Amino acid sequence: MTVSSPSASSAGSPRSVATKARKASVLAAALDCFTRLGTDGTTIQDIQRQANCSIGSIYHHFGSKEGIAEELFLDGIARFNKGMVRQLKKCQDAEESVRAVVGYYCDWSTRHRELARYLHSRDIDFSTDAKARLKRIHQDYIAAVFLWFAPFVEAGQMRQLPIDTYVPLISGPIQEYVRRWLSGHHNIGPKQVREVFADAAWNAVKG
Amino acid sequence: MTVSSPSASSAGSPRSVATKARKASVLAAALDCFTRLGTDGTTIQDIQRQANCSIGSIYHHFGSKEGIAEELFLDGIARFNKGMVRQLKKCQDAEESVRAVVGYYCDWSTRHRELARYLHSRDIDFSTDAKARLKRIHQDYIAAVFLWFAPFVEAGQMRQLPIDTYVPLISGPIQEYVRRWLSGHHNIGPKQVREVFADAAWNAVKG
Amino acid sequence: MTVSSPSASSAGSPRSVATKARKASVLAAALDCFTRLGTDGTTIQDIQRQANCSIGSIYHHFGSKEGIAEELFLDGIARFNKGMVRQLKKCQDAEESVRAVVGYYCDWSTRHRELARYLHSRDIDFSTDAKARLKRIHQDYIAAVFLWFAPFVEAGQMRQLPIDTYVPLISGPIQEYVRRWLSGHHNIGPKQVREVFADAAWNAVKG
Amino acid sequence: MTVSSPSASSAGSPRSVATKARKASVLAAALDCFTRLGTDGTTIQDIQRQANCSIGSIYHHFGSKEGIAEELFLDGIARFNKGMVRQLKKCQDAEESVRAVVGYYCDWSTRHRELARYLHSRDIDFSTDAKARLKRIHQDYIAAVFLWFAPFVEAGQMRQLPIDTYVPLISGPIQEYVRRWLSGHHNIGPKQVREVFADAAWNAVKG
DNA sequence: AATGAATGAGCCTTCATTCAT
DNA sequence: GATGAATGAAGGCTCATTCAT
Repeated sequence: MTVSSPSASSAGSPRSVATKARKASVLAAALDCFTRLGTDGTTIQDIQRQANCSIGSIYHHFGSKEGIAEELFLDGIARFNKGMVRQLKKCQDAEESVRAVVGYYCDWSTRHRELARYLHSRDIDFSTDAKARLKRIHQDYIAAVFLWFAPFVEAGQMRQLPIDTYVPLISGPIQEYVRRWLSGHHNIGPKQVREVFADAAWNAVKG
Repeated sequence: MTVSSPSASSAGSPRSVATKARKASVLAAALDCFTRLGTDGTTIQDIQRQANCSIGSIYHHFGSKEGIAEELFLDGIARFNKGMVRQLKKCQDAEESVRAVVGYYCDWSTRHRELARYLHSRDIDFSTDAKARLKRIHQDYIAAVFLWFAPFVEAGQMRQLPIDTYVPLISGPIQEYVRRWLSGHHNIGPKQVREVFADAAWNAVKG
Repeated sequence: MTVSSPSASSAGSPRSVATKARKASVLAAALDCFTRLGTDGTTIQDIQRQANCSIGSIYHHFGSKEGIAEELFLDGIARFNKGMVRQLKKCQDAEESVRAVVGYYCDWSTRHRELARYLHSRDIDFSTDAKARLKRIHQDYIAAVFLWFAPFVEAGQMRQLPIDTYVPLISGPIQEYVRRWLSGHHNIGPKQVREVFADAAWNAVKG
Repeated sequence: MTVSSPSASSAGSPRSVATKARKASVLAAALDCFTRLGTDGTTIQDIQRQANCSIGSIYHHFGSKEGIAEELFLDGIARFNKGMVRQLKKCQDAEESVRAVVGYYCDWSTRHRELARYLHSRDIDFSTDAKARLKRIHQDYIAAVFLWFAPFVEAGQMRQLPIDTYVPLISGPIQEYVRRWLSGHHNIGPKQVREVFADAAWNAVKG
């Protein structure tokens, strides 16, 4: 807002700006290749050609093919989670919150089709380091979400259910629908059916 | 060899019995490898070692690596579908049918964990021939299921919804739960929460 | 000698004969490449071209580049040791034995120049398995040699010296000479100077 | 900082002092890497990390990886040779000289284990320029040594032998012992066995 | 039907070196 | 003098598939 904003000074040197741009272009190329060819079907050369850079440069920044896949995944998850929590905090009550979950899922998957598809596809094969980072991200997310919903359950606005069933009940149908839509099975986009799934979600967990 | 042996006459010649056993052992080995190493991560040698046979033998029976994956997939799908339809036909009304879908999903996934997991993986590149066979299987299944449920919708026992939403609404939550359970995220088995999901499914589509 | 000789029946199937021939030709090619280009300077392709076989075939038989180097080394050492022990056992007394060591070293290095050079060059980089096999070979050899010489030391025909000094005293000079000769520094072959070194060896350890 | 500092005036400008320190730290890092990883197994990055400087800096000072290896080798040889000649010149007669060679070899190898090990490795590919410099160094050394010993041979204090056999006879055993000790095969250090090898050396060449 | 040696295209990765800042 | 991102040729190795026995 002001001239002396700290974020301005922390923007980094021109070098790091260039580095970020290079990394971003590689990640974009990788996502596109993974979508078209599959994670295993994509070669470093595919990515390198599309990112218009050298093989060496990729390895300089990411270390390995796995390193690219991990960074793409972790970044994506973190961004999705952050947005979800932000949406929840705008809500006033339980019903609005549950419907917001379904709605955000719809919106985000529609806006970031390829990334959404990629995030759906994997839960294996990560390095020890990446697994640890992922666990951290996941725990923070779960903590934030449960902190949000717990009061509604206690207040009786939502049913008391086995803890592991909430996510499948609320997100399961829309997730399955989005998955099928991303795979090209359906013609009607998520946004046009979101109310159906929002209704079902609220019905499944309301008090 | 002998004339009156029932098993001989129903299963074919002794040669084909040995062939079937060999194929079955290869398929079992393949399923285990796919589960542990991923479809792409599994090599012919992995399968061959575990099936305790030669490379040549595998190629003799399946033609290619893809051939194994396809046969495993198509067999599995066909068996799952057949069982589902059989369950439906025992039902008297809409609610019992919807609950049967959830229940069968639970039971089958619990009894055939690895196969269920394999059938969930959508990233298999099938040959043209296999795609055709799969399409056939799928169409037969969809036809049977819709034939079963259509009268209930017409009679008002079930809501009239966009056609593509029924499956996600009914199976989505339990599928998501099973997927997470298969990945080791949950400790409570599907059977112990099936009523929760059966309730939600019926609530989502009842008239 | 006779038709029914056991060695004839143990010669193995045609397949293993072919396998042995293939392995031998790869080892010969590798030795030549290692000599000309250095162990690290040699590529699999160099070996494969010279052995006139495919890359895959090499990996089928040796598993890795290191596998070739190890087999070459272990085979060579074992053959050298076996010959040395055979020579010793022909000797009558201490002096003849000491002179035989120098003589055998001369002869063998002259007959197997390249292999001798290769065996001189390495004592690192082996796999755990190869290290174990090498240790076994070495211990057997040391045991055989010391068993042979111990009585001479006890009988006073040879000096009592720190155990680790015998080998350098007896073999050191001729080894160093051979090493330099193999590197092309000298023009006079080992055989023409063996008496000088045999004299020195005996002088150094005689009682 | 001050004008009259002797080290400043003898070592040149402050800039060259820093340059020398940087070069020395790179050479030290290189030697350690070569020892641990082998010459071929060491990468520029290994050295750069250990010397705590940038890749560009190394290339600024040494031009290439080979340049580092050469400088290390030539410096080491020159220092070894200079010390050996200095020792010889302190001796009064043939026996003292021969024993001095063995003694110096022991002392130097013990004090500079890693460098001694590196100088032993004969498999370095030098540039034409380095080969020329090495030849010069070697010739100067050989000339000085033979100039020193020639009178003793003429005077009959030492045996007349083929010219190429002196070095193996005198230095061969101790070299072989040191080599084995550097490789970790022996527990008793060179200094504790030097008399044994000095005796053997003198016996082998005395008149 | 079974066997396993042979094939070679293609993959991931390394690494010495250059060069703009 | 220092820095480190960029380069791309080259290397070791994998693996689906073929085929002679």
